[in-house]
Amino acid sequence: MSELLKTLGEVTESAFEEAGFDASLGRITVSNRPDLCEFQCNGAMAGAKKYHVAPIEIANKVADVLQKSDKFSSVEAVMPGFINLKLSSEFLGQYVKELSEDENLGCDRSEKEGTIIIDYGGANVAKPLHIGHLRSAIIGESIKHILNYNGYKTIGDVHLGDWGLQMGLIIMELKSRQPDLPYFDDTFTGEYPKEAPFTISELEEIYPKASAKSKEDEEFKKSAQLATVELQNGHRGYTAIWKHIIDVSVTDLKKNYGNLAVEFDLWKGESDAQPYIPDMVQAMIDSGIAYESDGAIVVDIAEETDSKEFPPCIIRKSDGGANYETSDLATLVEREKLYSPSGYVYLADKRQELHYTQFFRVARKAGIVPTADLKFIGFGTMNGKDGKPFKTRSGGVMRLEYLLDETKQTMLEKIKANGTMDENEADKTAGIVALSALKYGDLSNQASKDYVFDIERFTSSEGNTGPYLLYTIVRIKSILRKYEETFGKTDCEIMAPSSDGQRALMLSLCAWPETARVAAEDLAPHKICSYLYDVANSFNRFYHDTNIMKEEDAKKQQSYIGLLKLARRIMEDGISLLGFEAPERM
RNA sequence: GCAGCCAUAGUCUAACGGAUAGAACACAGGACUCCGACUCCUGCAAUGUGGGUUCGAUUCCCGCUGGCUGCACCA
Repeated sequence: MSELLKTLGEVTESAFEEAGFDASLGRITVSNRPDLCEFQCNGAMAGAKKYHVAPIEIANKVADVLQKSDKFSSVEAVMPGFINLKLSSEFLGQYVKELSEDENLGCDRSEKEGTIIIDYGGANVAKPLHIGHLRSAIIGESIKHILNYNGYKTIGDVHLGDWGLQMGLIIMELKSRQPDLPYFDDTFTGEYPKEAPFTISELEEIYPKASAKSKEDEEFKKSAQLATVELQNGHRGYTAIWKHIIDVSVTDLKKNYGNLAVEFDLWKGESDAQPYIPDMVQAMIDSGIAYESDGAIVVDIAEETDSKEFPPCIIRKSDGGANYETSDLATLVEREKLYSPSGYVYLADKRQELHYTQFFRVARKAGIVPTADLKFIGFGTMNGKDGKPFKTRSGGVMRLEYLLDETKQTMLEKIKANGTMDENEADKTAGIVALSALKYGDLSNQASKDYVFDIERFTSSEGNTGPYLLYTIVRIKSILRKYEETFGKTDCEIMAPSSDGQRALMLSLCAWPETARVAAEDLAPHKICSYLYDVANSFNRFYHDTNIMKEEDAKKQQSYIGLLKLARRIMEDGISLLGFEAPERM
């Protein structure tokens, strides 16, 4: 089935044509004056200039044609040239009925060509996830779900920071603590232990110590740099330690991302790109786009249309090493080779925009990514109530797990305060609801904007929040459950609306296919959020003035139930695109 | 210094160039006491500033003010 706006658009477009005007003027939109109409068409005003006719004349002519359509109960041409439309109840009821019978809820979920790689982790091994990783994970995961829902194949890659000086630092710190380990014995030729010589908490403690030490102790820093080079050259013992570090870290990261309901398809890291670097750099030199400058190898990326100067992009440091750009470019080489995707979506803090512009340009210029779409989504900062980047009370960077815990505790207290739930269920529910609070609080804002983390507001079940949506879903589920218990069946058949509230709910529900599609096209989870909020509001209004269980007209009641089922499916699909789910009770 | 991004009720946030700028929180009233209480209704209240383009500008262009950010070998 086709989207409602599209279906209606076809009618208005052919009406424009029939009245002697260009069909493309017939585009219609949901009304922004719901007091006047449900849908509107502004094409008459756009066409006035073209045809040298007053807009109202065009509108009148088109309206005359539209009167004949059985899809509208009211067609009005209004000054200066708006065409105001209301749907006929029969058509609306029929459309909603079809929507509810469609397994895809009216969405085009057919499989699309190509694969999109989403790079949205950015976690570093040996360092705990902190709130800097939160937005990337939440937004990236949602975008992945949204794309999948619309039939796009995706590959989500965590793209670990698993290479570079931090590794040398850890290795050297470990050596100073446990010099007798076989990894540090160059004469050792046997099998290294399977067990890592540290736990995740030790690892998390080792790194900051080593990092601090390197700032004071020049000798230590040098040894770490040397160790890094040795590791990169394949030092046997160091490689073994490095693998332990990865294993221990990844296990922990998976757990933490899991708590956020974030799952990656690939756990690749910067290290995976290393083998591609020499050939890649050489190819760019050979083709003439890369040249030497101050000892480094650079590529010019300035374009004529630039309003500012772009310095050349360094693809090999003067010491021969790799930098951020090198590593990201080599990663693209690998991804092209292994997956040949049709598009890339990178999520990172918007402050990194320049970097992405640079390396995208090099990737194009060097032909590393000849055609695939390269997109960067820069997100804003999550701030504290003071408007500055969110910190712990002591001023440090907040670990992600603490943030989650804190949100869950807040939720748990609320549940206990008004609930009859036992300890176990309360705890479980608090976890589910807390996640919705956190994610919805983030996703309901446009990604590029900063937002304030306000735990009280996010966990409130009033207002535009995750818990409010969940509450609404729970309420729908409860009615459906009750209905089934009472009548022992859930047969239903949706009919034309019999009240304004019902009608409004139906109109909200009709917009789902379009919303889902646009959210994917714009990579914009916040559009799903505002849509769901609108549906929840419509439902609650309907709920308030319609007592569903006490309805005496069985046909009407069945129609209500059908509508509830549809609302529930749409809302559950919707929140799953945001990356959370609804509990059975709250 | 150069460049980019942002600016909407007290707070937070939305709006392909379209009508009276839409919500939320808070605040002031009121309804329901129910199918699950956190629901519903009414009210108050906003486009930083000065120009321009347009029949029409929160939206596009230019200036100003204010805030944030980035400017080659760190990721």
